[in-house]
Amino acid sequence: MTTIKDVARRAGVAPSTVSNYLTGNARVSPPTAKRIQEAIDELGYIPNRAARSLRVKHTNTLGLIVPDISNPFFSEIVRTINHVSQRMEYTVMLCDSGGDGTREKSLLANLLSQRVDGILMIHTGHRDDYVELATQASRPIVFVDRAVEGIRSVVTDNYTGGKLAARHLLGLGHTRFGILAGNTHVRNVQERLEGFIGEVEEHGYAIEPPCIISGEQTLETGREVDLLLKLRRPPTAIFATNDIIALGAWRKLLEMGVRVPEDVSLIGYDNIEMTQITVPDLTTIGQDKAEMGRQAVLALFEAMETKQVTGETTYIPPRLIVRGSTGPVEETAAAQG
Amino acid sequence: MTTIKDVARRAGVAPSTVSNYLTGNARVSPPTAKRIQEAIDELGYIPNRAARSLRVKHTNTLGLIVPDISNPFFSEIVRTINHVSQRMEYTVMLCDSGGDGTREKSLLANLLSQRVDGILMIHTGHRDDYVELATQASRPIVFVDRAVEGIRSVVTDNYTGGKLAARHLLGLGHTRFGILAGNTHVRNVQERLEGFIGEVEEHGYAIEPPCIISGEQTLETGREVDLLLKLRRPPTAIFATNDIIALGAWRKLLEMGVRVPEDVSLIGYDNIEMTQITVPDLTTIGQDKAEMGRQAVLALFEAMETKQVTGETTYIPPRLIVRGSTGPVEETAAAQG
DNA sequence: TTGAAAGCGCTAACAC
DNA sequence: GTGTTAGCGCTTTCAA
Repeated sequence: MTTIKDVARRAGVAPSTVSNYLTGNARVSPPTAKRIQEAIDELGYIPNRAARSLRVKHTNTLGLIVPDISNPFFSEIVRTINHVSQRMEYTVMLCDSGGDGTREKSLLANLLSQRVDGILMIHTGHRDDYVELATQASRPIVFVDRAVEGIRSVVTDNYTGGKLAARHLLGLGHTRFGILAGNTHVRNVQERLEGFIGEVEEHGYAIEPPCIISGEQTLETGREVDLLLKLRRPPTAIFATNDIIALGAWRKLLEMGVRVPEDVSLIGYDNIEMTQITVPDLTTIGQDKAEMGRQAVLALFEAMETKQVTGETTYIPPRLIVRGSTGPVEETAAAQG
Repeated sequence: MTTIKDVARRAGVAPSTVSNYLTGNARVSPPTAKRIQEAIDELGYIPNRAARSLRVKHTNTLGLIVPDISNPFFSEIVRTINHVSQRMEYTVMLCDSGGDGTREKSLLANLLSQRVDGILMIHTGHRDDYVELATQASRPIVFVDRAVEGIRSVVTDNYTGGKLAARHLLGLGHTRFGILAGNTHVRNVQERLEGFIGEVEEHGYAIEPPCIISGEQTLETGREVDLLLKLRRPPTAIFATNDIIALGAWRKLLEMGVRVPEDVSLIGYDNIEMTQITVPDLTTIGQDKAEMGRQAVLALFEAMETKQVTGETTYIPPRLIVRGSTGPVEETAAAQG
């Protein structure tokens, strides 16, 4: 490996002059600048960042831990974070925890050991476990998509998202609802549910227990939609707490010959790309992932400056995206009730 | 930040003893070991990897550049690479080039500047541009999914994949084929096409130009399937060079009321998860991404040891996955011809 | 404008 | 088994 000394020798100057040239911290005369640049090109010199950061005490690197990069929801956030970090001359070290708490801890330790300047994290596990982690860490951490109370977080407003879905369905005249829920111990899912059910109840309707089916956040859970339809008074509208589940339900409905939205309306959550391949395409609640990512890195930079680990949670508002899978209650369906 | 000196002072030993304890390079007596560990815990000491790698001349870090982590095809490869690297005690720095050649170069420079020990790369752009890049680089690079001639690469065998698709369709009695192709200047797509068309021709049938539609690797391209069906002698089987395109075609067919596979058979490529949500589910050519990822890091480790940049290309065999979207030519369809 | 020298946190010889 | 010392590649005073 060629070093700054090699370059200096070749250009006939001192290492510190090369350093000055590279960092722009002090002016170097045009002729020497030229000689230095030539030496760099000839030698193919690439500065050693490890050595540099050992001196300057920062790495211009951010850590980012996500549960699963192959999840399109997360990968869109990742893309934005990458993008805005890069514009600020920061590199991001992206790590996939695989939803495994132990691995997550070890990744965090690794990041800290690399001396990243700050950390962005979509955590896995219980939110309360993270306040100690965040306060102990030698670098600021801001949480994304899943809030940690008392620590700077930026998430979307799931409660409002749930309300939005309910309001849309209620506006279409629906009064009997079914719910297909992902892991209900996940905070975000809980909040969507609370928002949805709360809004429905405010309008004087209720959602009885057998109308709520919960499972994993998979296509499989969606397929259990038939259970809902077999009820004595089947729902005319179904809320799935995420699009994957909605897609599973949609497929099952297609197999069963149940028409969407004529026989039953279906609404998802997240607005992943695949919601647009179904026929009809899926009405859903969209989360502004790009905005969430952007705000998250802004918050992190602020935390890095102020050295403040604690902080508020920022809520990014969700929005209703009406497509073809929801419609007014049909006379027939209404007659059944 | 607490350093190894702080720990040493607290434990009443020399820094080198702490180092010995940490690395296990030399034995330390149980009592001192205990005192050192206590000091570490009390101080919350985390070793500085930058400083360490400055000494030891390696970082135990691998670089990985992919065009788009949100693409489920790539993200599965990434997951495997992460996984096997981790077991070998290596950290991977994952970078998303966004399919942008300029950004790709800058990421590579960055990785080199970080002094990663080796680089894995799914490149964007023309393969020939990469041989210089790989030979100039101070660290070994192995290419994944997209081969670079003369440089160590591990890819799946797209030519055979195309053949497999054709053979399956031919075996079902099809003789008139349509093709929906992604960017045909991408090597992998070209090879799939060559394999498919070659096999068809070997059986004495031809695929005329109007039967081949090419565009981007998007749902949109798939939707142009109606052009194929409007031909004077429409195909009874359609090969899409990837699953996204196939999904687009499937949706369009559904809208048009064309039955799959009764009226037309449809086969995709890649075996992404979404091929299983359609009705019927999609017959496709599966690539063993996990195996590709595994072999790639193995190849990289070998290259890191031998310091050999040049090398062969390893081909991972694809396999046919028969599901519901392909079937025998119907009498009706056959009668039309 | 340029150079000499010290030191970031760590490890590896080597001496004790 | 443990301590001393030098030095990895870089930046940053401070002098010249």
